[in-house]
Formats: sequence, structure tokens, C-alpha cells
Amino acid sequence: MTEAPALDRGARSRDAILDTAGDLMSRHGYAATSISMISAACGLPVSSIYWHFRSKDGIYVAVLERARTALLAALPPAEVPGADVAQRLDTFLTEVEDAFRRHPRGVKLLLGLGMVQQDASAAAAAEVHQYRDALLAWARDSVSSVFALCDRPEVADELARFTLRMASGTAVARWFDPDAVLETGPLRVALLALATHHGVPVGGVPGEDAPSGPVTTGE
Amino acid sequence: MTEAPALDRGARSRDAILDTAGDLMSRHGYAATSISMISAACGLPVSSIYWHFRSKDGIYVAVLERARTALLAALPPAEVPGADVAQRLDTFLTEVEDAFRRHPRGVKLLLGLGMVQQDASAAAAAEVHQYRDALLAWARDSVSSVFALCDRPEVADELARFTLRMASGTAVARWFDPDAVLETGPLRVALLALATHHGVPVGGVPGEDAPSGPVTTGE
DNA sequence: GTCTATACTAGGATAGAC
DNA sequence: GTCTATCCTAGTATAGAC
Repeated sequence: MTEAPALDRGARSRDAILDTAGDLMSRHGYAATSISMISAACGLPVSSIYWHFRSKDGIYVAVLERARTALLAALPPAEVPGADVAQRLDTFLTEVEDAFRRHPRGVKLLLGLGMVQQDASAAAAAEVHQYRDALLAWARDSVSSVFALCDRPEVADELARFTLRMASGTAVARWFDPDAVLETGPLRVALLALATHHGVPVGGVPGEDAPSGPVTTGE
Repeated sequence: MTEAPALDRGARSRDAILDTAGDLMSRHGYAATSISMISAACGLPVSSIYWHFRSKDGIYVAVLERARTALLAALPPAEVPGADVAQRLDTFLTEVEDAFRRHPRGVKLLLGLGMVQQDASAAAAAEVHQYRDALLAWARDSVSSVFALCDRPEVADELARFTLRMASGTAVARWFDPDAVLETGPLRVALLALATHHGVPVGGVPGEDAPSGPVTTGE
């Protein structure tokens, strides 16, 4: 361990800095996280941090890039397996719940930067947009697979947005109440109702396509 | 105007400071908003700001308190008028959409502080919790009125949480895409389906109480 | 209540030895 | 790649005249 090749030391230090910075920034936000805090927490001197990342913004961009990669890698393939809609939907919701529960840091970094986006550097803003776009695309592909919506892209879009907003809202709820989880039960009912409302066959459902009288969707 | 009673000048300055501080803090967050920024933006010297509010934290607490009061005052009474569920639901959703669209600053301050809650002073944390609890209580009372749920408090709770999470998620979506609005159409369908799923009569609906096969709510 | 001026600290960033 | 030491700016907060 202590005899690790010198070639690795730089990479290991870099990782340690990113770990620490990611943790602190996701907890306190970018502005409230100082280089000296990071230095004190990870044990490396300030100048080493500047040697690895040219600036505080450079640290931020690297932290975001890493969080994005980790979260996206943790997302299961958008081709949801399962014989029928109900089965695929359960699989999908379980996966979403898992990903958001196991990567709170990435989600918080995304939300944190999103919130003060106008202050961010171009590089950081680009990073966070890539993050967000990838999530949205994944959600769209997944619901499209779950409900077999390849010929109804607008419906897939609506369902994906709905799901992601519920997930974001849950992330918000969670920093007020750490025990809050994505409530897949109600979300399941809601997604099925929305699909049915748009005339998408979901199996095992009566001919009715709306749970009440005339409904305007505003589209 | 220039001859306004001296008694008013203090109050007017105080208001101007709060306006400016609220705007800057909701845009940049607490940590990234400096006293000198506020001073430059509102025209009053730093020391006047400190005279009105003893510290930066004091400004924050006052800003939050004011945003909370304004948002809660803008919320319509929880006794939603309307002859049937569909009518009351439409009224309620319109009101929610309105409140969140017209008070983006208050929502953003709430979310911003919620996110870095652990750094906040006890006073600021108390303020934000009062904010959040009041919103939740209002939503619970409102859906209870819409769906006549006085004897089903758990259902009212679930629907209220669902609505607020969707609203929070939309607030998040909005700072990535300023044009995003609370999509009341899908939310309407979802709430009706959830109520039906719990056996709540919503009027004009067939006997079916679930849109698909066996459903587990996790409760 | 408002202004000018200032004390004091902490932050971001760099130099240069090792 | 890492360390010590340092520069400079900007931040919070206060003193005291008006």
C-alpha cells in the first residue's frame, strides 16, 4: 500500500480530492465550500489541489463530470425487460427508485448547480446540461420501452417528464425529511392512468380510457 | 415623495433592502450573495444594512419570513368551492399553478435553504420548516376538501404529498427550462386515478377502483 | 437612520523549494 | 507531485461623524 508505484500517487490524490470535494459541495453547495475546507478534509495542501485542478471551478467541473458518469453508469439499460406492461413498469420503477436512492450526492450536485446556474462557468453549465439531458433521454427511452410507445413519442415525453419531476420533487422532500423515498406505488398508479388516458393499451384494463368525464390536458 | 415623514424612511429602506436581498439570494443562493452586492444593488451603504439587520443571517431570516408570509397569503382558502370533485379539482389545480408561478422567488428561497439546511442558523432553519409545514398543511386541507376526505386522512396525506412533490419537481425543472410550468393536465389525471385507486368516489367513474391488476402501494 | 472609513478574517490563487 | 509560505482581494462586521 505505502509502496504503491509513484505513478499512481497522483491519480490517487486526485481521486481523494474529488471524493472530498464532491461530498462537501453536495452538502454545502459550491459557494459555501472553500478550498481550505477541502484541503483540511482530505489532508492534501491547497497547492496540490490547485496543481490537479487549475481552479475552484475546475474542481467543480470534475466533480460534476464524475457524478454524472457514476449516476448514468448505474442506470439500467433503457430496454426494460418484461412480458407485459405491468411487469416492465415494476422493473422500471424499482430501478429508478434504486438509482435515486443510491446516488443522492449526484442528484444533489445536479440540483445545486441547476439552482444557481447563472453563476456557473460555461464548462460547469455544459456539464450539468449534459447530465440532465442524459437523464431525460434515459427516462424517455425507458417509458417508451415499458409502454411500447415507439410510435407515440409525445406520450413517452409526457410520462418521462412526469416521472422525473416526481423524482426531483422527492429529492427535494428528502433534504427536509431524510426518510423520504420515491413513492413508487402512487407513481405506478399515476403512470398507468396517464397511459390509459392517452389511449395506450396497458393490459388488464377495461375499455375506459379516462377515469372521469371530459379531461383537458392543455396540449 | 421626497418629503415623506422621517418615520417612514427607516421602514422604506428596510423594505428596499429586503427586496434586493430576496432577489439576489433567490438567484445566487445565500452563500454567494454578499452584503456588498446587496449594498451596491439597493444603493444603501453596508452599515445601514447592518443597522436594520444585525447580521447576514438576520437578513436571511427576514427575507425568508417575508417570502413565507407572501406565499401563504397568496394561497387561496383550503375550503375549495365547487359542486363536484371534478370542478373542485380544477379550481384547486389552477390555484396551485397560479401560486407557484407567481411566487418563484419564495419557492426558490425555500428550496435553496432546504438544500443547505445543515449550514443554516437555528432561526433560519425554523423559518424554513414553518414555511414547508404550512404548505403541506394547506395542500392536505385542500385535497381533503376537493375529494371530501375528512374521514380518510391517510389518503389526503398521500395526495397532498404527491401534489407538492410534483410542484417541487416542476420548480426544479423550471430553473433548467424557464418555460416549464406545472402540468395540471397530467396531474389531474393522476390525482383522480389515485383517489379512485383508494376507493374514493370521484363521480362519473365506473365501479372499477384500480386501472390494472393487483397493485401494491407499499403502505 | 445614514454616511465614510476601517479593522479583521478568510478566500482564491501563486511561487518556488524539495 | 507535494509542501511551506505568501500575495491580494473580498467578505463580515464595527466605529463614529452627521
